[in-house]
Amino acid sequence: MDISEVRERIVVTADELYNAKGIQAVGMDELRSAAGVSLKKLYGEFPSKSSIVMAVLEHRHQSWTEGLDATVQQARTPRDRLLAIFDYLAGWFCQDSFRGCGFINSFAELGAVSPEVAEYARKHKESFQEYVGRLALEAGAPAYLAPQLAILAEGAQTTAAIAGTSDAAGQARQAAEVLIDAALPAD
Amino acid sequence: MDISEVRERIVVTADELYNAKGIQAVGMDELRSAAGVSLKKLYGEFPSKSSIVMAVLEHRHQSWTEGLDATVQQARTPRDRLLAIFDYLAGWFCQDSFRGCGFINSFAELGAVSPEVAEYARKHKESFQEYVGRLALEAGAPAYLAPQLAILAEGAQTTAAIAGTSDAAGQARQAAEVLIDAALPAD
DNA sequence: TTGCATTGAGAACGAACGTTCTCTACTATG
DNA sequence: CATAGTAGAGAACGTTCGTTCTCAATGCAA
Repeated sequence: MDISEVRERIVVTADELYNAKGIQAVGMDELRSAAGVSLKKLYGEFPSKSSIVMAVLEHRHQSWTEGLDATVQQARTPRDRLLAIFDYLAGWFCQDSFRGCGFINSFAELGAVSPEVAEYARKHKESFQEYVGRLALEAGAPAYLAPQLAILAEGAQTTAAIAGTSDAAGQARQAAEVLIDAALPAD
Repeated sequence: MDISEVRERIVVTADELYNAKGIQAVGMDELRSAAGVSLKKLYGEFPSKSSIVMAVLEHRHQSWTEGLDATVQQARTPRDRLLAIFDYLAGWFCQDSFRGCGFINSFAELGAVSPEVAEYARKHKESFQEYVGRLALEAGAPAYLAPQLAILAEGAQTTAAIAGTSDAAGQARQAAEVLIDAALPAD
């Protein structure tokens, strides 16, 4: 078994557990047994729990960004690509494992106590805002539109997480449609 | 010193500490010394930490709701009352102590592990949605507007918290204006 | 086969936490 | 003044957690 396979299995398992129960609620022993590795191997791959947390955040960022972009690229027009953001959210919210945005959650849990985590969450959200900004630019929208759509997406995530339903995705999508049509030059 | 004074002081202190550092990062001893009470008194007033957490959530709900309504009631027209929600957020985000919505944070921290906390966060958000719904009804808006505005407000909170700026309040307010004007019968 | 390096299982350790207990000092009443 | 009850300070307890250590088992080279 490859070394990087072990790393990946640890990170993927930790991602699932941290998402399901919260980071602080999952001990190293639970992670160890869920990932099927020895404690020695765990600490051979990662020097500490917080380094696993950071690796999980990187993993989350990558898979979330890729999933979003995959959905967005299926849309044909710039306008539809902006709306596709909310289609991606809708699919995400319907998953049983959905428990809210992992970056919002980790920021809430550890942001006040771990500058690394807070900074990574900030960067993730910043990268999302830039992504929306690029899509909006391609749609010929004014600069103020992208932050508005990003805020809608953020709100949909927390609303869906706490309410336990996926309604917020559709509601945010409809709001986005109004905002986009108000911002785009009529054509 | 009145018994209820002690309770209140404990709750207020716990609210501040939990907000600043996260619930799990604040131990009973830190709370005890910050509130200036003995451990015996602490456990005389509350049977456990989780009961303090629930009392803090109730306190947060009440002060947040009252603060919001106070700002909203200063506005004269129904439309301005809807927009006043975002003025309240703007003022809140500028406070040094602002670290995001306490209900989102406590849900992220404990929601997966404590059904009480998850349920209380759900109820708080539900109550906010109903509040927005009443304001929207008074403005003569269609039913779909209120959830849209609520999602904007949620998104502004998490965006402001993670980004560390208060920009999101103004951005959300402008989006709200567009949504309101699109939804309200022209007059 | 013998000896050495590596690995896994889990015991052990130190710290932190929630909670309870002990002991001392003080207060109030007879 | 004497005494019973109360309250505060903090020691103590049991548990959990992150991390390290021990030791036996395994695989491999000579």
